Amino acid sequence: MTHPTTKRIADSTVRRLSMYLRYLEELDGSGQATASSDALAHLCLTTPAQVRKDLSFFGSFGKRGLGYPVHELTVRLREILGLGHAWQVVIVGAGKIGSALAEYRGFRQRGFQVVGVYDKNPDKIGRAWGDATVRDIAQLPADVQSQRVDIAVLAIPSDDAQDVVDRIVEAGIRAILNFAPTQLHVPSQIAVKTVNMAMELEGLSFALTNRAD
Amino acid sequence: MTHPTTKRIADSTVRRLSMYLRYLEELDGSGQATASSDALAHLCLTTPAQVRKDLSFFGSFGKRGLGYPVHELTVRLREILGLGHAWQVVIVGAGKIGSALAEYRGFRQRGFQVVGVYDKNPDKIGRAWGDATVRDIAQLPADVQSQRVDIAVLAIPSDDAQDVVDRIVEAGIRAILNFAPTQLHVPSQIAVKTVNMAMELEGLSFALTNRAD
DNA sequence: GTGTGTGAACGACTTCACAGCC
DNA sequence: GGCTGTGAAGTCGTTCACACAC
Repeated sequence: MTHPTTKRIADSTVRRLSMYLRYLEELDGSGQATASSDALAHLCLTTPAQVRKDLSFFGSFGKRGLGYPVHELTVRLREILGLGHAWQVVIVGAGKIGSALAEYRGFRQRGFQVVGVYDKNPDKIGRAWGDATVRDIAQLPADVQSQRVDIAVLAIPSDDAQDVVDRIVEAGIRAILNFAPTQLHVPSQIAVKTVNMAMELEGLSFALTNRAD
Repeated sequence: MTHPTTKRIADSTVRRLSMYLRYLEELDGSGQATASSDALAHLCLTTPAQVRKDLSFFGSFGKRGLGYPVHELTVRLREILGLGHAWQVVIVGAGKIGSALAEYRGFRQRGFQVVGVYDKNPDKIGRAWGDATVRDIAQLPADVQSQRVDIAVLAIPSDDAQDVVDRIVEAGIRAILNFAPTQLHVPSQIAVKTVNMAMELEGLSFALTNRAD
């Protein structure tokens, strides 16, 4: 497949790869030919050793005494992260958050294509919504039969989330980005990332409360 | 202070505390008097031992043979997380994401009060925006002098982020929730949480690409 | 018997440090 | 001299397992 790795890659490593890619693209755009692990580390707020270890999981890209070839490495990282595919995404929940997401530039820039928007509210179904038309959430399973969907983004209230997830998984979607502040229960082969703003805020609240005075 | 702890609490622990609180509130609402570490673990997708260890950092709340008193524990967790304060929040960036955030229920429910909205775009400055009026981002430092601001939420493009952060920190704000997909550089005593949707999506892309076939 | 609290064992990620190559 | 690649050492968070309390 894409790489010869046998060990499992840590989640934290993947997040950093994504970060490296972001900054390498910037460097590439500004014509930088090479970048050292030290330079990358500074940009990404990590350590040179960490950068080297992360990259070495996937091969030896660097030249000793020189650093990493910027363009070559961006290409390789995109490959590793699977950004060659044009992933097809549906957004479930046509509210404010869903709307903000659909517009989010980062989506398209990285090859994530919104191919459908769903809601359960009859007032919203049928409405135009960006390029798409809001469809009944009940039709999602049927739609997935005729059109490939790789990722579902959940932007709905917590109370509905688990129910929708069950149907999404049943329909064959294997990756979920969850914005509902609830713990989703899914089979182990399904990839789930949860973005929980309440949790982040409470993390800040804790930090402010228990800071070194 | 709030607790007698001397060791540093791991970030992952704080996130779980937040999760426990969420489900304990639910249980409390439905009249449950006690909950075992086992029950909580199932709800929060963790292990009973983890729950007990997390809670034991802050004292012995449970009764052996019985479990934890639900209501008492919610009160205690709110205290630990610092949710007694009415934290005052400003939102920087009056775009779609900022707008979705300002409306987000979780905010108010947990005592986070939006006391200001800022943008640098002259077309947006002065517009009504929910309860507030959008103000010039240049005025934020001055405003912070007359009104306490605990947390700044950044919902602006990456290119502007570091610049705004520098001014925010200068102005005395000590906690930042960052939605720009960039690494913020701040002094170590400032608390920063970054929510990076591109990163999460790329994590899913990686998982789909490198899944066990 | 049931379920907590916790030291000890374990495992996973990070940092160190240095050999090797440019 | 500069910088990568990587085993070894270290650190930190999680899991185990059992004494103890109800």
